[in-house]
Amino acid sequence: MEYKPREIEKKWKAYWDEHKVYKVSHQSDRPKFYVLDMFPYPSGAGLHVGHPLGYIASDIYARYKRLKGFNVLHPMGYDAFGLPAEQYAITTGVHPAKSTAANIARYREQLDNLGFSFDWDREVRTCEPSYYKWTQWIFAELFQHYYDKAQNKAMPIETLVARFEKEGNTQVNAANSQDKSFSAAEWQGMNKKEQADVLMNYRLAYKKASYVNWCEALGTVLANDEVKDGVSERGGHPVERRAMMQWSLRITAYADRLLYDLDNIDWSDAMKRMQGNWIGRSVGAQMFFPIAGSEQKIEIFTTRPDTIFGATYMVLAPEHDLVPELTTPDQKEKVDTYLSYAKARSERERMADVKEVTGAFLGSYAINPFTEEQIPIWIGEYVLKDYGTGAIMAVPSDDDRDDAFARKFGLKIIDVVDKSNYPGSTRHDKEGIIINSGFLNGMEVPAAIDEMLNRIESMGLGKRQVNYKLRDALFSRQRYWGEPFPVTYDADGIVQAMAPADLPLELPDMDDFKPSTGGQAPLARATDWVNLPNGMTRETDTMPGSAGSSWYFLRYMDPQNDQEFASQDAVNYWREVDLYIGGTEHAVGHLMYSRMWHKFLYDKGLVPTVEPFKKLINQGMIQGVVENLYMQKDKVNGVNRFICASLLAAEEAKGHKFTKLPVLVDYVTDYGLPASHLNEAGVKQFIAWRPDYAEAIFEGTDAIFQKGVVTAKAGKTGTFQLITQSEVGKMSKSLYNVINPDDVVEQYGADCFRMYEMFLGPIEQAKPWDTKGISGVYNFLRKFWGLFFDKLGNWAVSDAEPTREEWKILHTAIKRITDDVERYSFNTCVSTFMIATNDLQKAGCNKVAILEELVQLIAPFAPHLAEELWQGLGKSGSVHHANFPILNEAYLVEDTIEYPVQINGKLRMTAAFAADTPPQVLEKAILELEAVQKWTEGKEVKKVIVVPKRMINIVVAG
RNA sequence: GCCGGAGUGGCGGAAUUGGUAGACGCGCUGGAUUCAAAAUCCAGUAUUGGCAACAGUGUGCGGGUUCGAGUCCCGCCUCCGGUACCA
Repeated sequence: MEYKPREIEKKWKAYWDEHKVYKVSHQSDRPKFYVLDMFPYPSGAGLHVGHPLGYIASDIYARYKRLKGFNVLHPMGYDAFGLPAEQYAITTGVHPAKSTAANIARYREQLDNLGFSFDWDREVRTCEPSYYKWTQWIFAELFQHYYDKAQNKAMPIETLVARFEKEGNTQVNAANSQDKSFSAAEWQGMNKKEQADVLMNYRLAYKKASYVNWCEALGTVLANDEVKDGVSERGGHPVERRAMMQWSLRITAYADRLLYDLDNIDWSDAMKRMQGNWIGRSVGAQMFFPIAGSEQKIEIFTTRPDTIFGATYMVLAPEHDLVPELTTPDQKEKVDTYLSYAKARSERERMADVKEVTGAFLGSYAINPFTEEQIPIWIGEYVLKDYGTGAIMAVPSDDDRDDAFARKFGLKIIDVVDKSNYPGSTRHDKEGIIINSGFLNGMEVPAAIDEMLNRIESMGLGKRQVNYKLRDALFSRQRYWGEPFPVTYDADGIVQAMAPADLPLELPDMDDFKPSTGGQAPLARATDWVNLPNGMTRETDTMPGSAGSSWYFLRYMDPQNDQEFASQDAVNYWREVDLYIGGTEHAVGHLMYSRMWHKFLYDKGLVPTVEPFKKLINQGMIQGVVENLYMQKDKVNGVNRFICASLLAAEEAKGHKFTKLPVLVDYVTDYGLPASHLNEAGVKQFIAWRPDYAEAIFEGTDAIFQKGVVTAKAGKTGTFQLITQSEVGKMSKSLYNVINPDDVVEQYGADCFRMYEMFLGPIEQAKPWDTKGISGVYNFLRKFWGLFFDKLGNWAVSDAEPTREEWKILHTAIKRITDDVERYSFNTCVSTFMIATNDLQKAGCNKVAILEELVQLIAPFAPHLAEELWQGLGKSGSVHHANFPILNEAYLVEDTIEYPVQINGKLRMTAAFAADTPPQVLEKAILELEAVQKWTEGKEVKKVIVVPKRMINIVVAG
């Protein structure tokens, strides 16, 4: 019988669905294992061949673990709230819920086509009220908690209120944005609104005025990671800085735990570094500089208190609160000019010229507490409002930017670190000997830092302080398609979280999703929804995309529960994700937020583990070949002109300029090869696709095509072809090089597609897609299939006892597949299957004892094929409920070993010896071989190195 | 700039702790089968010299350690990813 993958796959997919083969429960005696994929955002473009790479790898691993006796949780769902659906709704009027559902249906179809072993009964969609009820619930819990630094955990806000009642806030060690201290009496003297405002500064989910990335075109605030190069990641619209009242999550409270707990999880070094850098912990001093002629002080943060004697001026961020007060009348005009300049500068412009320093003198002076000199106070945009205290002491001799600033504005520079003993040391390195610094003189930098910190603390100028680059996460979006905040406001603006029993707070149905101007979200238009009968109002912002994805891995454990986000039973059984597979793009966003939410739930005793993802694998991107046409920049006689890539050099020599225009790869002949080109038919398709170029000239080397006519060039035969310029790039809709997995599966089957994607290379590595190579894997599968049939195509499996050689082929494969799956090396697994199949075919093996185990072995990789052959072998039930073959090392023992023999480290021959020959005997025997004597003749044998079962090296003199 | 990662045939890649470099597959070349093609099968395929046996050279470049280096160490180059007025 011929191998017909599509028939087999259809049959078994139906069987799996009908018998719920992949259904899993936490009521089990077997050890658990949780394999998770980063769930997709269901975009309108559907999946391309790059997306399933991680899903295939995780599916193989999940199936493998299942066969190994584990109770495997392997779910899938959709990250279904998000901006694209909303923008689509704005342009087309289709409700986001509708387009999202349609996209999900399409994704599901594509996923089903690939034979994954997901337990679909556990599917989650973040946009479903039954799901976001619990997103809202966790948010409300965050709102009801503060972070107690003394106990290092989140605590209920009532605890804090009780302490305020008794002792005010002076003894409270909590993460906060509260800038004033108060006594118990003062607290009791506050009215409700004042108390609420104070508490807001302690809550883990809190509201504050913050400078945000406002995108006018999208009508919303964007998170830092949604802004790339100063423009919005989606759409590329300009983004400006603006102060707005926004919800935030106090992720900074968890900064240290997020940093140090990285040590105990199995993530790549690169990934840990990225998170570490993002958190950006630095230790230094927070201290005050007095202002001359004022009671006010300027608070700064520095990691280099040792250089304080070199602090000759100060710089404040332009947005700093003290700027108006410190501006003297004679400087006001200059300062105002600078402030309006800084405000108008978009983030993008600021980034574009980081080398250029700008600033203005305020006219006031601070006093350096150690030199007691008056130092001028400036403002400059290189000092950021949001980092540290928004003010710095400037030490031009030991900081590059301060140096550039001082030189530009003619400010004093005092050398304070002598680096002459440290050649190659830069200003960045904390090394050298302190000079010109009074009591610090002669000390090494690290010792001086420590000494200075002690002095600052004992003199009451400031204290040791840890600072983080990590900012609290902005959690408000002025969008429709997201989770509504489960809060209400009273007439005074006091916020209250909704009770769990009142959740979910569902999105109101609307048909206009456009943002209103001035930062008002679309929901503001749903007045009936916003204004409650009791006079309270709702929040019109919604949560960002990261909300639903910050805890979805927990919901899979118990997805239908409407009493809890997941039952304690389920959570304590499944605990954490054992293997998480997804792209690097979520390195600092999703993975950081998820870890924080998880730690919060841990603090509340609702999850048993500190970290959510034990092992993380980042799959590499599958790239596509982009095929470009060269189009001349200037039109020729009013029409566009395209040229063959082979003519480019000559044309450019003539002074013509060309741009590259990506072309749909379907039209390209020999796609992906160096000779890839458009032939006449291809050009016609191109014109049909791009009618703008109907009149254009297409100039090949030998012939020219225009308006359907091919004209041979003088002296040429007239074959027309236009060679395309090919480059490896992203696989993307906009580059017209997307390969749809459905097409590949239609032709070769899902099993083949799965194995080929794995065969392409290591899972973590980026690699280009090349459909041509798939034939090798397809041939292998047919060969594998062929082991079970005779030449006439009849089922032919024998009961005969396998030979020792056949057992050895099988068990070699078992060993290698097991080892390779365990270390996630799926590409080498595929080649092992090929080798085993080739060997068995050569041996003419059709013994049931061998083939049966081989089917079990390949089941995780080619699940449909394995089922069909399993059934053919007369087995009942699914092969995926069988066991993984058990290795018998006895079959791997070699009788004789072919030793590679080296002379002075160079391989010269091989020699066979019995495997149990002792090294001493080998040493003698090898020298007696004629072939060896050829090399040792007349020379002194200095030594013979024998590595048992590996190799022999003979060292001879001269 | 800083932090990660990677450079191996025409191509994707293999070599798990230093021990036969190039497994497996694609592509290419030749052959068998066929009226022919597809499909399949067989052989070859790093490079230089040689009919061959064999020998020389070879894992980005330059050094080093070692009986032995793709793998370890030192110094460079290139590419990819992350990040950046972070005080």
